[in-house]
Amino acid sequence: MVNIRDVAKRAGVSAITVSRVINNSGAVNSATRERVNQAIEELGYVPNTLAKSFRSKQTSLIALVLSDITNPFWTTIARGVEDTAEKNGFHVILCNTDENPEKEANYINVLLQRRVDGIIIASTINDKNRFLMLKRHALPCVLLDRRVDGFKCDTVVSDGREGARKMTEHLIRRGYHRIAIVAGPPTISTAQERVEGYCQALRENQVPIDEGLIVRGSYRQDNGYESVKQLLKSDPRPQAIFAGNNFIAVGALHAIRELGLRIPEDVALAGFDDIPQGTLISPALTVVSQRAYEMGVAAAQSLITRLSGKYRGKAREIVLATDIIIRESCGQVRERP
Amino acid sequence: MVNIRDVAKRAGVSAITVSRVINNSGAVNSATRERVNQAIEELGYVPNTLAKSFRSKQTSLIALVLSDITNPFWTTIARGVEDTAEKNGFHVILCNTDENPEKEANYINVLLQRRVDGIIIASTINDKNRFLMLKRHALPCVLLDRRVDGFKCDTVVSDGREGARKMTEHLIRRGYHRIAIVAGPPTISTAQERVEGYCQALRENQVPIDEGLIVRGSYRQDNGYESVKQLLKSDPRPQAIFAGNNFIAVGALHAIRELGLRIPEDVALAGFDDIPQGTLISPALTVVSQRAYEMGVAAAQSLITRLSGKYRGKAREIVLATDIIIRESCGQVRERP
DNA sequence: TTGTACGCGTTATCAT
DNA sequence: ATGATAACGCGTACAA
Repeated sequence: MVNIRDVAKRAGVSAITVSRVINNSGAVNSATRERVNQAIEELGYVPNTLAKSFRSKQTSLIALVLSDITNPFWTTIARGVEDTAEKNGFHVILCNTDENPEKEANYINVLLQRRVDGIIIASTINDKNRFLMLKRHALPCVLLDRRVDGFKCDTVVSDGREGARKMTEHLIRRGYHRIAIVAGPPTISTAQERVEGYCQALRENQVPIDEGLIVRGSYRQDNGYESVKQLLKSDPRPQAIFAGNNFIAVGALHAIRELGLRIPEDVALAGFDDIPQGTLISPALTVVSQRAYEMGVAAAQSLITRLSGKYRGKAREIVLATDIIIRESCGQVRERP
Repeated sequence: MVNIRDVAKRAGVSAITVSRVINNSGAVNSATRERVNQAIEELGYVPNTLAKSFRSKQTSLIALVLSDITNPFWTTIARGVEDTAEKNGFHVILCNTDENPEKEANYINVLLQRRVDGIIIASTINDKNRFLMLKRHALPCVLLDRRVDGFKCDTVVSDGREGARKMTEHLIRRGYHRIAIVAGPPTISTAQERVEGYCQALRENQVPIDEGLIVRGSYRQDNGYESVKQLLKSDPRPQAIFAGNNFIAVGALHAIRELGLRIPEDVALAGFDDIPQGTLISPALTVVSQRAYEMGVAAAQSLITRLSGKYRGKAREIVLATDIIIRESCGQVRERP
């Protein structure tokens, strides 16, 4: 493949002159520039980013490590990351971990070898040891959506605790008191925070906390389905169910339908994470909505700012607000006759 | 950063020996190997993929160029691509073009510079000239979902023509005769094929083709909304609407609702591309479903096979079947009184 | 304004 | 089984 020297030869200049033309660095006589550009054209020369990266130790590559791009929440985040990266001349490598710690560890390893400029990661397990190598090699990193205890690192999260608190309070105001929460994995910070917000709201409103109404499991649909089926068998059954994420909500929806119960008349349903076209599903879900696109943008911007050297201070945390979206799936508890 | 020679020095061997240990290439005395591994450990050496790529001219990087990862259809495809890539030791660079030819051209250019091993692309415009540089540099390429006239290249598509034909025939059998189709951009092969399948079904069933019932535009939701609003104002209005993709279908749904019409009693609605949780939306949409995940897998596999040198023959085309999923949004036309 | 010399980390080739 | 040397394409430091 034709390289910078071939172009130089053809244009009758040296390689460095060609380099200067390509990168607009240094001053080049306009006639010389003309000849160089012509040579580039004629030879179909394409600069080799690889060689450039090798030399400069900058790949302009950032990795986005998340559980599953198929989840609309992550998709939206990914779009925010990609848009921001593209605007700043970076490319994004996409990595799905499926909440599998081994897969994640392997990705981190390989990304390190690849010398990506930085990593944006929603880690599947709350374990700072996982990031030792990143730290050791001073690879810039942004924690996205999930905190990791004891790992000092720029972080972008939603205020899940407050979101859960507001939603729970909303349910209480509507008259629901036996509210079950189907939370995610106890190891993941988002799940913990949502349970905390839920408990806080109960306490603040003098509603007793019933441990039996707090279920922890995976963020997958099957967990939502199974847990809700189980919950709804109890007597008295919960008046409302608060799903820890969008997949759990969908599982819950199926479980409730299968039991022949009506929403919200028989049992109310609230969720975390909005679903695209949420207004089209029936019943439309009341949810705590995260600003996913903004999270992606913030994470990418945070990372890129670090990379640019514009900010060298200590780890920063960005907390985005959540929004309560009230739709049909939560009603109003009728007064007891 | 510590390099292969530092490791070599520490282990008291030469660089090439370290290389052989890392890559399991060539024979290395087990004691020597032991010492090398220990040195790697002690120094925290991380092999430099960049240098390797530079030397070997293989980046193990493939690019996925599509319009918008936010569309569940593309998301699913992306997951198929990433899974397959990961299994084979490749990484995926994600590129959103937003159906913007300039953005696409720019991506192709930069990816070429980056020396990705191959490109999987759903091109936004049917123009083979766009691919001249790829051809010139013999960069392996797979066309995904959309054909490009005159560009010989491995291709993975759905049989959209047959899908549209089957769906249209289904509607006719249900008694719908004034069927409007809101197709995508006339320049994109999928939109063309879907219109062809639609026309074929009408012809085969002796239903006259009315050009006024064929609307072409973008694949965006706003086009679905506007076009359907327009269509439903005509007299007599269409009995059924066939949306060219999922976004158009959602736009159509909103338009129909806004006009206060019932689905399917007043107007039936069918779509192309299923929506995740399609059964939850109300009314559940009857759709032509594409095997998106399989498309992604097939495209990645196709590309990787090329890259491995296992197949050097001429361009191949993989056509995946589509599935008709019948749900509530299409009914049965009542006999005229 | 333009050029020379060198080094980045790895591996292929050839040699021992 | 192990090593010496060169080469990949580019940009920086320095020189002219």
